[in-house]
Amino acid sequence: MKSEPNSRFENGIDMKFSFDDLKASPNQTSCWDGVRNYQARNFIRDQMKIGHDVFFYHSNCKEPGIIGQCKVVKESYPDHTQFDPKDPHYDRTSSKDNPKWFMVDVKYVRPLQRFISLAELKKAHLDHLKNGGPLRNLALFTKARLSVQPISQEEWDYILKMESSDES
DNA sequence: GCCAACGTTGGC
DNA sequence: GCCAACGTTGGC
Repeated sequence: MKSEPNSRFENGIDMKFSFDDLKASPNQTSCWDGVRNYQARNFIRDQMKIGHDVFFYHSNCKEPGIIGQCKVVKESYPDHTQFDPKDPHYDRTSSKDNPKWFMVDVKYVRPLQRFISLAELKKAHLDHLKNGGPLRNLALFTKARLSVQPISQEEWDYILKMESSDES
């Protein structure tokens, strides 16, 4: 899941939500509101289950990359911000009877032992495209603009291995 | 701040 | 249902 660690204002509301912000949330848990893309919505609504592991990715910042790990603690329910006219993610075409947008709750787990930058992931991705390897289809590159992306067990395991080795 | 990539909208 | 115009994402 991608989130912006730096302040950026939309309709006077700060879009910042860093990994530290998640840690500082009540019970180290937060809802993941504001997703307004159908593909991402479908992952949230249909795929994300309690206990699923999630990488927390910092985007739109000086050094983008994976900063830590969190997990799903509450499954899909309607995103309240779609009903709030003052919210930047208000959607007047959605109704409470038939909500369009959903969210899950995620809970902080741990920071990675080291930051895994986009550059490093890209390097591995390009290598795996050429020579074969688990990151050849990583959604971060094949579905780059999605803010919520699926990850396979194989991809997950490989990235965890990167965490405990030196950057190459 | 630029802009490529890509998703959405709406006229036809 | 096509597709041009427009909007958004997010790396650089």
